[in-house]
Amino acid sequence: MVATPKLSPLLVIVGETAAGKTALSIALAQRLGGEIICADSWTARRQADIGTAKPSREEQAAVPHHLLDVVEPDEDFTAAVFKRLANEAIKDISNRGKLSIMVGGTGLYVDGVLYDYGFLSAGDRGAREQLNQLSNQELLKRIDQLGLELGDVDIRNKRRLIRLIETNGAVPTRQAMRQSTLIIGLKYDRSELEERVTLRVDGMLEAGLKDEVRGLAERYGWDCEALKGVGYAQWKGYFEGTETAAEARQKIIKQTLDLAKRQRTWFKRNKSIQWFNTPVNETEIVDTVTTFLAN
RNA sequence: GCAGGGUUACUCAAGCGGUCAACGAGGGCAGACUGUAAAUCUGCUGGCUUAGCCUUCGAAGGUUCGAAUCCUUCACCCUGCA
Repeated sequence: MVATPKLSPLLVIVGETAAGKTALSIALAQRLGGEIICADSWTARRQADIGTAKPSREEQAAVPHHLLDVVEPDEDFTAAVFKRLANEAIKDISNRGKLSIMVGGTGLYVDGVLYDYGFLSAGDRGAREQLNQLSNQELLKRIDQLGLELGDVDIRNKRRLIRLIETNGAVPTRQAMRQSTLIIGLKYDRSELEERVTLRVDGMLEAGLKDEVRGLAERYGWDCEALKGVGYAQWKGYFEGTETAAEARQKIIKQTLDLAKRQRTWFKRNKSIQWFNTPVNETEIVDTVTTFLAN
């Protein structure tokens, strides 16, 4: 039996939005000679900078970042593509003798890499739009006609029904968690997180979020992918004249907190994550990482 | 002062004698998640020893087999006439 080549070490930093992942990742990368891979479905998009809390120019200059700005505002980007690019980046980084630090709050993207998800066929965009016109009832009928097994699929969730048809009932795969991987999770106290999110949103407003949104809407239209995210979609009413900027702000804060909840729920089930309460004790984390790298 | 309208769970708001622990919305809590994932979807939301029991619909009485729903008085709010 041939010994499997030693997997390059991977440090992963996860946690809810606004938990301080970016700051920590840069500090660690500088101390440990690392490069950052952004496991984030929104910072992957060009021109959406302020609302996605994308690492600043200074931060990007301080430490090499990967998978930032890889698609246009109106282009599709998916977990499967992310997984491929992220694995390439990890390989590239370790070839250069650096430490890969994957940072992000998009649970599916992170897990795709950690568990080597076997993503299924992509599904044609046009066909998908057609299926989307159908009601769940009609989709179920179609599924029945195709002789597909429903299995555990939630029949009230249209997207899942459409995926079932697109993948022709194939079952996706998942492997044991990647070896040589240390996962650090950052967690805030609820009320503190709420304060942080409010401050962050206000910071985005000062930084010109409204103009960023206007620009994207003018260039790509409200249907483009970049304008579907939190911080962007909530402006639609404002630009249509039905809502005030204050209402948009409130909605953004609320949706951000809702997002944080879903992120927490996602990461909660991964028992390998080592949680740290924030604000973090950096020395403590550096010790943890150093111990991990020594083994 | 007289005549009307109102007071429902965290908030807004339905109900108009039994099928009401009470529609719906918001908010809150919890969960699912494999090529849209910042998406999409689900459950719970008076209390408890939770297939059952107990306490709720401004307050106190009353009518009734039975009341959030009807009657009386009181408190507070709104409107019309004075």
